[in-house]
Amino acid sequence: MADPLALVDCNNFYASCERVFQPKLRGQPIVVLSNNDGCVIARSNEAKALGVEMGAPWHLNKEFFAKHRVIVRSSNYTLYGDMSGRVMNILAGFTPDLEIYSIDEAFLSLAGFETRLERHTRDLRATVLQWTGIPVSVGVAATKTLAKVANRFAKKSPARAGIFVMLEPDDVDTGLAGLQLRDLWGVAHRTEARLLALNIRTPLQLRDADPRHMRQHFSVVMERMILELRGTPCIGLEDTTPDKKSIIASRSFGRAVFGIEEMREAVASYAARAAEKMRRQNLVTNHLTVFVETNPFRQQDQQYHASRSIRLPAASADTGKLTHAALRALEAVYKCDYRYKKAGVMLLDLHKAEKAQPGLFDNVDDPASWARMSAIDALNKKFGQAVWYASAGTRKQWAMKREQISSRYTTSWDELLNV
DNA sequence: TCTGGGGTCCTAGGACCC
DNA sequence: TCTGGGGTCCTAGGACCC
Repeated sequence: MADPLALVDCNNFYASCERVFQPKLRGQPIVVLSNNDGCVIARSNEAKALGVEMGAPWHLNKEFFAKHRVIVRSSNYTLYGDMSGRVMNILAGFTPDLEIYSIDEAFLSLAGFETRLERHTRDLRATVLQWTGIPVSVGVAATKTLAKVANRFAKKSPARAGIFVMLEPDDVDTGLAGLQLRDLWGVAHRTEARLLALNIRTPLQLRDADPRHMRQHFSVVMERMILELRGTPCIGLEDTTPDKKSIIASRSFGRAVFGIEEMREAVASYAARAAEKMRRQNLVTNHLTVFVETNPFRQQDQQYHASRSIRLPAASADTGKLTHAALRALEAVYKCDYRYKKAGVMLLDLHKAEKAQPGLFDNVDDPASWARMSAIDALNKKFGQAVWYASAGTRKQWAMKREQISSRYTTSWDELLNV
């Protein structure tokens, strides 16, 4: 029997946070809006009862909200981050193994608490509520996927008072029988449609499908999901937070943006924000991508989305260097005549600063090296990856590649680089 | 010059999650 | 005119290496 695992989830987290600081909002319908007050990203139970959908655009619902006296809040992520930290600290006191899964969810190993699961989770729930004012739901099961199911039932059925220990086979069956496919963790509408096409219509049918066979149809992810539904843990508890593999700074513009100057300002500030985040985590990057997008909701507009990657000659976390690179990437990707709605900077290939390998060029500020990077990009397009290997390799490899490429193509290297 | 297996690394895109 | 931001994992196919 697998160790019991709890998923603790804060109810309507952002809305609950707002309530903590304004108790008079209790019992009122509340929604919290995204950046730019664009759409709904959190709803209190009362707002859900009114039929307010997740992601509902504010501008289409203003009148409805006014009519039903829905209280509307702009989001305050600093506040939510702080409240999240408090909740997680309390949870850490109830288990030796805690995985913080998101701002409002955590998985807890309850190994060793088997004989008093009900009492332990009741204490946990009461303590979080008393010390922070945030109500949570607790689902206990043998695997993460089943804990998600249990949590959902804890939340939806008032009789359970926010807690569902779903370890008995009959309870698992009952739990799964009450769900639709898309209620499962990892099934959204595309996967649901493909499952239906295979005549798999319910979570129970999915659980009883052959995992190997389903892997052929989907991928290893589906195989794992089925095993997890059967109570075999395939997704482990991550008790240490792994380093980020990518960092994104992006924003939708409140209105369409046309000019390159405005875009340059935006992209420069995203690059600076991303670099700051990265330094805070003691990471450096080798690889930066800039993307721009038009507004997909405006069907009448010509659509355009494009991205441009730049491989840095040396790993860096320097705002100036990253901004420089981002602006160069923007120039490559920016076209006039579009109504831009969103842009962003992504940093990839992150690794610990102390492990950063010196790159091919020692002095990144040397204008010649930037010019050469441009040339490398052009070569990449022309000759494919050989040049990437050259640009990422050591001086010696670089020299070798240079020879190879030069001999393969009649143009001289200096001519190609044009510097 | 041809043949070829096994492995790695890249990009692009899809799908999902909170 | 107004529809979020930040992530992860997987696959397929191309190109390259030994």
